[in-house]
This record gives sequence, structure tokens and C-alpha cells, in this order.
Amino acid sequence: MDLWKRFGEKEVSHSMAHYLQAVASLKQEKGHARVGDIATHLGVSKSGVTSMLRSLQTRGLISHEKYGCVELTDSGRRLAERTESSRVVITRFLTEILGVPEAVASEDACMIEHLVSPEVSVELLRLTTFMRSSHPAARAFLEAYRVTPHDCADHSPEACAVCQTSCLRDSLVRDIGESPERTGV
Amino acid sequence: MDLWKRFGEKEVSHSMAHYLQAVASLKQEKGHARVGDIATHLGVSKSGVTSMLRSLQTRGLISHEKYGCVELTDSGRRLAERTESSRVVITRFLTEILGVPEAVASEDACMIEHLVSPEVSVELLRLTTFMRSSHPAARAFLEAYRVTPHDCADHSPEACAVCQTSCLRDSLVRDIGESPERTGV
DNA sequence: GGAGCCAGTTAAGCTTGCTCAACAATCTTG
DNA sequence: CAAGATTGTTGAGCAAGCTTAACTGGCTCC
Repeated sequence: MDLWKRFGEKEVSHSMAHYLQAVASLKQEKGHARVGDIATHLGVSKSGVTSMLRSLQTRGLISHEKYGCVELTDSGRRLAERTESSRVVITRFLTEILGVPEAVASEDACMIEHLVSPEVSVELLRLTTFMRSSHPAARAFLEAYRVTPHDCADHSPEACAVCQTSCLRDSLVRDIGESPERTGV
Repeated sequence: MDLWKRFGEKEVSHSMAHYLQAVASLKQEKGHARVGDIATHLGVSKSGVTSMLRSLQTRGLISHEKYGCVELTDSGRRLAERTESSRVVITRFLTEILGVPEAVASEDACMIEHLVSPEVSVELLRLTTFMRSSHPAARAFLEAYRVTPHDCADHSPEACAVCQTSCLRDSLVRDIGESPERTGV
């Protein structure tokens, strides 16, 4: 199972995805993206930005001339948009459907936005959209879901088929109290 | 703003999580985990395993004596179990609730299993469990959901509030065609 | 009781993505 | 137009996670 190795073979790394998003957001915000802006925006050194820009340019995701402004190429812009869309979709699903606190949702979304396939993001969007709609089946579901027990021990065993041999919840819940503090936003 | 930087500050990296899982699974499978087994299991060189084991030992996640078998410490085992639980929960949610193809779900789950907070995994498990249950609201929801349009253009605009200004689906769907497989929409 | 063979280790080297320190280019002002 | 402040680049160095190549430890086996 060499699936796990593909982590390093993604089109862009976590860092790259955020550099692209930074460029996109700065362009939108102030009309241009320069090395210093990006460095400030991401909280890294300017030299780090310079070297990352070289690498992004090699991959054809941006164009950048010495001492000039940074521009996204078409594929760079597409990637940035897709990542941003995934982030929004995931965040909304986590907060509005799963009911997870904002801070947790933002952090999780930030971690996985660039790793989730568009197929999954699209389906997540579809589910979220339908859940939020006024469709009677959606409203009825949410109402019933809200009052359903949170603990495996509290609901009927046949519903817990997900867990199979041992309750998955146990190994997950054990760690929740110990999570590092999450500073808002 | 610096949220994205915490990626590198996770308790374990993607690689580490998979090394821990490999040790756990080998122990369960053949009673012991040795360097060569891990190397084969993960498809890396033995020297790579040796150096990663040093790093995991420094973090207190395993114990390992020269030329000896590898043992998980309590915190190592806990981490492995939590990661494995997350993987199962995510995979089942993606395939059974979102209806994403197995291959896509497995890959996505493998990428994000160690990054998703236990809070989110637990809520994902809760939702999946309830969705799969025989509760009438769940059955009704799934039935209605199955026939709901997949495309933003096809459903009522007020339901699409998730998208806000521009349709998020557009930037996501654009890239799906490039994958080998395709959802049977 | 050496010969050979695995398993495991060390050593050296590569790529990423950062850091800081020094230098170069550009802009701003008097 | 030159002094001085910004801004950006280069270079060296570091840590993570790999690789290959060479070495070591412990076993079997005639």
C-alpha cells in the first residue's frame, strides 16, 4: 500500500497552496502582490518568499521578474481558487452541519483544504447545500439529528455498525480534552 | 493569519503517522515489528526506517533497541489508534454518505487522517452513524437527497446560499475531469 | 570455526522550506 | 542627483525524510 507516499506527490504542498492563496488575496485586496506583502501576509521571511516564488515559477503557477510584482498564471489561479473553494466548503460543513466550533473548523479546514479531492469537495458542497435548504426532509433530519445521543453507549447497537469490533469513538474522544489551545481565527 | 504554519507543528507528520500505523498493524499481524518488516510494509529503505525510528523514539512514541523489535509506547499506540479510527470514520463517511468512489475516498482519507482533529472525527462518526440508522428522518433524508440535483444551476437559488458571490462548484468541478475515475453522478 | 548470508546500522547526499546575514536594486527626498 | 531608507536577492545553514552504498552483528551450515 504505497498510497501514503502520494502525500509528497501532490501538485502543490501545503506551503505552496498558501503562497498561491496569499498572492490571490493580495492581488484582490491591493491590486498587486509583492515579495514583502507576501512575507508579511504569511509571516515568513522575504528570502523564504523569494525562494518559494522560484519554485512556483518552475512549476508554472506564477510569473515573477526580479524586483517585480508577482502574477498568477492561469493554472496558478485555478489552483488557488479551487483551494479557497475547498476551504470555504469544508469550513461551512464543519461548523454548520457538524456543529464543530469555529476555531476547530478553521484549523482543520486550513490543514486539509489542499489535500481534499475536488470530487469530495463537490459532494460536501452538495450535502451542505441540501442540508441548509428548506426541503422538508432536510429540516426534519436536522431536527431529529439535534436530539440524537452523542455517545455510542446511548444509542441502539445496530446503529453503531460503523464501529464494527471496537468503538471508534473511544480512541477519538480520549484525546479531545488534551488538544492544544486554539487561539481564535 | 499564522494558522497555516501549524501544519508543521502537528504532533506527528504524515510520515510519522504511517510509521506508527505500520508498527501497530505488523504487531497485530505477526506479533512483532522489525525494521525490515516496516520497510517492506511502507515501501521505503531500511535505512530510512532506522532514522525515522530514532526520531519517533526521541518523541517518546516507540521504544527500539539496536537490532531489536520495535514497540509502541502508550502515547504511540494511542496516536496510532486515533489515526486509524479517523481513517475509518472518514472513509465510511466519504463512501457511504457522500457517495464518493472507494478509490477517491481511500486516497483522501489517507491524506487527511492525521490532520483532522478528534472533535471533527467524532462528529463525523456521529453523523455517519445517524445517517445509516433506521431512524425515519434519516431514511427520508437520504431518499430525498438521492434525487436532489447535483448542479447549482438546477436547484433553487436560495438553497445555494453557501456559494455566496460566485458558485464554488465551478472552481471545484473544473478539475474533476482530469482524474482517471469519475463519479457516477 | 571460518564462509556466507541476512538484518540492521551508519555515512553521505539530495530536496523542501524555512532561517539570518549580507549585499544589490529601487524609490524617496532634500 | 546623491544620501538614505526601503525592498528584494543571494548565500550559508538547518531540519525533515528520504535515497544508495558500504559496513557490522549474529546466525547457519558443512
